[in-house]
Amino acid sequence: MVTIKDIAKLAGVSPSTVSRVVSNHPRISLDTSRKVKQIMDELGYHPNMMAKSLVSKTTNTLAILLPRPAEELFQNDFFGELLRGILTQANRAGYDMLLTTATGEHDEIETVSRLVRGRRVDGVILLSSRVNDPIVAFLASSDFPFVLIGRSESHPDVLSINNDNKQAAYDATQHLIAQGHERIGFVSGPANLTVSNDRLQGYRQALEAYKLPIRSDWTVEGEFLQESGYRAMSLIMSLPERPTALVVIDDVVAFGVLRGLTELGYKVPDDISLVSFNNISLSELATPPISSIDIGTYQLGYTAAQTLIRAINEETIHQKQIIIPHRLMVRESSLTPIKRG
Amino acid sequence: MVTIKDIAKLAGVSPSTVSRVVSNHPRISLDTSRKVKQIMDELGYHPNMMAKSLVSKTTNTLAILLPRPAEELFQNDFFGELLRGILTQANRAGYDMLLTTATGEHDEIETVSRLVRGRRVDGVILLSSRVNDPIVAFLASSDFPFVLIGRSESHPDVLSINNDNKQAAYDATQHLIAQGHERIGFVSGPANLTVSNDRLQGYRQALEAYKLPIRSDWTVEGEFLQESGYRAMSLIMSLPERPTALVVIDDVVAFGVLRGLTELGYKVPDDISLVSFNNISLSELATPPISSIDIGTYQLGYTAAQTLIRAINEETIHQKQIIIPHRLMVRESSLTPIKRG
DNA sequence: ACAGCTTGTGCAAACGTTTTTACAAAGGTG
DNA sequence: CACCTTTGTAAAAACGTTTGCACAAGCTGT
Repeated sequence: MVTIKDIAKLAGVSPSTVSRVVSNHPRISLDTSRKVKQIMDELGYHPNMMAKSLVSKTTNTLAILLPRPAEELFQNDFFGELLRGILTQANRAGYDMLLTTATGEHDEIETVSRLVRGRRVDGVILLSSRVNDPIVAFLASSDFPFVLIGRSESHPDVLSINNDNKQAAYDATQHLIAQGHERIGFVSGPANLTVSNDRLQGYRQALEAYKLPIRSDWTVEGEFLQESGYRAMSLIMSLPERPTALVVIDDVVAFGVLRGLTELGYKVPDDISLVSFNNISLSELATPPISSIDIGTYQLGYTAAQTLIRAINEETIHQKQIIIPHRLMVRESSLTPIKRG
Repeated sequence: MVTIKDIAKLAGVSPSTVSRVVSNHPRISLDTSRKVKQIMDELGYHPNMMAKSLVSKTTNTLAILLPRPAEELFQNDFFGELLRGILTQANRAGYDMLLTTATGEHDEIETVSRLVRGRRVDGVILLSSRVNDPIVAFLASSDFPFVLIGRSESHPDVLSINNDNKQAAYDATQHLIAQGHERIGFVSGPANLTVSNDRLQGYRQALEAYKLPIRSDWTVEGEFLQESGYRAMSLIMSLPERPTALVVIDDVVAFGVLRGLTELGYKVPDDISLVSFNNISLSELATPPISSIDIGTYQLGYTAAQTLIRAINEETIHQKQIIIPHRLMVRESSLTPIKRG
């Protein structure tokens, strides 16, 4: 391995001079700089990042922490889009990304602790909308730069990027109401996630605002998986009184819903209308194309990275809870007027 | 920051003893070990990874390098699944993953050079099927542990994980032939990728074997994007003589094909049958579900990580070119017997 | 011509580990 | 009980950087 000392020796200067050439120190003469740079090129020198990090106490690396079992996450296009946003901004700012997943409760803290206390990374992007997330608690108490993508009930004040999920669900529901629906159900995600609860709440508020019935048997809780949506249909559609429209927590779940409905012989949107969330690229390719709330996934990631880097550089961040705007993409799954009865 | 010296001082031992406690050195007395560990717990000590890496010359980090513009890749579910496989195995073996993308030609080499020569990572997983990839050339010449997911024409001997794409395409085509098709087209990817060429070749060999016509206007080159498949349809379906079946390079492209065909008023599989590749989770949710070659994406990633770690540990690897088996998943898009004419 | 500034470079300490060498104490052997 | 082996610990060098301090040489202005 070629080190700064090798370069120094060959160039006839001291290691410190070489170091200063590398970091463009202003007080290096053009002559020396040229000479040293030429030798660096010849030997193919690259600074040892570990040594650099050790003394500078900075790694130019961000961790992205995915607390849920990876299995579940990666099936969702949402995740790729988020990652793309994060990577784009991180790379632009000269940061590398460490991708980490952790499963068990204890494991989680251990992993993040290792990265944070071990000075492996300069900051953490945490993807979590758990009502009460121990990792958030840990990070908040350790005053290490981090940003939360999502919302934590127990720690509402941490730096975070999120959507106005309540409003988004309100909008989605209102849209269905505007199409003439009066019997609207909700296919939700896990109850310990703020994203589920916020959306559920928005849905309920819309129903209330329009004086429509809120029936608890029309709300089904599940996971962010196709299978969940599929199973929800056998539940809901076996009820004596069925909804004519559904708000679905996530596109992938909506695919399952669609499959379930199709198998049960229902047509979308003729028998049942559908609106879901996240607007992944395939939602417009479904048959029929699915109406979905675009939550600005790319921007969510992009902004998270950007904000984190600001925090690392100790810039003052005026708005600690950043909301990315959403937008309802109306497609065929919610367009045909309903048949009553 | 709490260091090994702080622990040493409090425990009344030397720093080296603390280090040995951390690394479970056999010659440490149970007494000392317990005492030191207790103090470590109290102070919340975690070893500084940078310092550790500097002396051990090892980072316990793998880089995954995605040379293509991230945009294109992340839209494809294939990528998430691959990542999942890599992460699972890497984490299991105690490695962190650095996720890197690079776009420009020069940029690419610079990025990988920085990581490799800067001793930032212990090994590289490169996702590339470019016929002639400068990064492969660089890595091969620098004798740094790396594994290629894909195949390089110019460097066939490097450690690599791949599918038998030729055979897979042969199988796909043969399946269509078995369904009675005699006029079969091919929607391909970029011509500078071995994956495109291999599949194209397998497709052609199958046609030859069954003495069916190979018509060059039934082969359309494109990208790994929906849009590509969509555009290919306006080309192919405007020909005076049209195929009755298509082999499509990738599921996402197949979604575009499906959309194109639907818009042009063709029914799948009644008018046109479809078989594609990669078997992403949504291919069975399309309408109709798309027949696809499962290439064992998860296993591709898992094996890549596993093999790379072996290479890092300097185990001898007997099989340098590893082939992950594929399997045709027959679904509705290729099942109905054709209408001739 | 001399004090004072500017410019360019070197020395050496520091970052937090690991690991080699050394050595004292304890245990085993004849 | 003298010797050898084993066990447990400490001291110090090394890993490859950065950076504060020092200082020589070249300028500037009076």
